Amino acid sequence: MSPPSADSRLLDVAIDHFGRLGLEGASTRAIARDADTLMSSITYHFGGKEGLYLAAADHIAAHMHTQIAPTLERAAQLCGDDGDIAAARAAIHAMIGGMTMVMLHDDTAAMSRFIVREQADPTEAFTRLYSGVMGQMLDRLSALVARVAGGRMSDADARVLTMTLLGQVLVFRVARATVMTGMGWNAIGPAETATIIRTITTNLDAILDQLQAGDAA
Amino acid sequence: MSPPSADSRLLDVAIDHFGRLGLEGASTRAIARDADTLMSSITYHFGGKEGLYLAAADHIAAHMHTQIAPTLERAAQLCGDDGDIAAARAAIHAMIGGMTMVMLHDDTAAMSRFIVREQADPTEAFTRLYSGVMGQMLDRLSALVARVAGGRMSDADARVLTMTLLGQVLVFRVARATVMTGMGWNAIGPAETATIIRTITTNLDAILDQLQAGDAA
DNA sequence: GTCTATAGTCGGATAGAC
DNA sequence: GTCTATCCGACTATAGAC
Repeated sequence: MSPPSADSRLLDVAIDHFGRLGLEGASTRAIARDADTLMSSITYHFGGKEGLYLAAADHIAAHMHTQIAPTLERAAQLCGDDGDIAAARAAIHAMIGGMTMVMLHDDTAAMSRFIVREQADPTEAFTRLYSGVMGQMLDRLSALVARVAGGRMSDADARVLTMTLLGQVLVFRVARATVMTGMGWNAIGPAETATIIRTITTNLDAILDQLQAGDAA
Repeated sequence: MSPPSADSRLLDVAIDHFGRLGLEGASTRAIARDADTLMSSITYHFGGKEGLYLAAADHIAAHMHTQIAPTLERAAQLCGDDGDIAAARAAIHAMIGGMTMVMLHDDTAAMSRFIVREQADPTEAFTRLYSGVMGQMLDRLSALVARVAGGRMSDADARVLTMTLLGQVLVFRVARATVMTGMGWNAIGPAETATIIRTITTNLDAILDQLQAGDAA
């Protein structure tokens, strides 16, 4: 492994700073300092503050894409098949479970913050994030949900349901302070992770059971 | 109705600016300008930028408290009773439904942004928000969930489950940009609201049904 | 590519007139 | 309580040496 280059360090630090402070709030001086380089190198490598911001968004999209590409691939196959609802349910569980681990893991905290902040008032960076990964995940997941519902559900309903499923996962990243205080936790270790995963899995099964039963009725 | 006083306008504008830009990112000059007053009046009324920030948090907590006090009251009574699980379920539905309307309504967008931002890295303002309202809501809601589970659920499990229920609602505020893009919506009007409420209600029933059935087993 | 120097703008705090 | 004037620090961008 070669040591991280200056522009790679800049991207990592930028995601952290922009995620915490936003585009306007973050300072290129502080970013350059934490990346052990000079402010003017941001101009040189990225053209300026805004260029660095968009590059950070692209970096996040690329990173996430390589992470979930296999899962996405598998989900795509299961949507194409006919009738294998158990496999579709397994794929939903895999995707939601994977996203839960991402939301709980501290390594992805900075990227999550960046993405969440972009939602508040979206810029060009949101477009890149959405078309890069988020949109594909939503499409796949809601297609799987629609398959479990077996045609009794409109596309819009399936997508709204998918949003609520994501919300169950999202809350542990977005409302982290409330979770920690409300649970009396100091950290999210193996025990806490297990409780969360178990709860989400149970909820998911309850919802999918009902969905399937409604189809049979 | 008397016209809003300068410090009242300052609080409203401050919640909006701080919610969008954070404590560091927001500018007292811009806040004062949008509130049709002078920067120095922030110093006079609130002691400075940080004082205004904390006053904004207190204002949010007070506003939310008056909003949900009746619901909280009713929930408290239902927790005290013995055995009336149907009433407990109705109370859960009422609380989640009320929170959904709050999350969807544009009037509360600024307050929601402020609260969500505080979660990213909590300050003293989070303590005030949590002890002011959020903690009470969590306590009530998880007590109701525990009642539906009928003693088969640990307190921690009930609270984690409560978090996921909140997540289903939260996602429509926090990931608003993803929701709008993913659904192809331009606004959240009556039709969209109805779809969301229906989905959340259905999910909630599925989860509570399973919880109750597990108790009976 | 790396680094210094500087221009020009905007930030919060404060003193003091009224 | 309201408003002006000012201080000083931090910011981005840019020109240019090396």
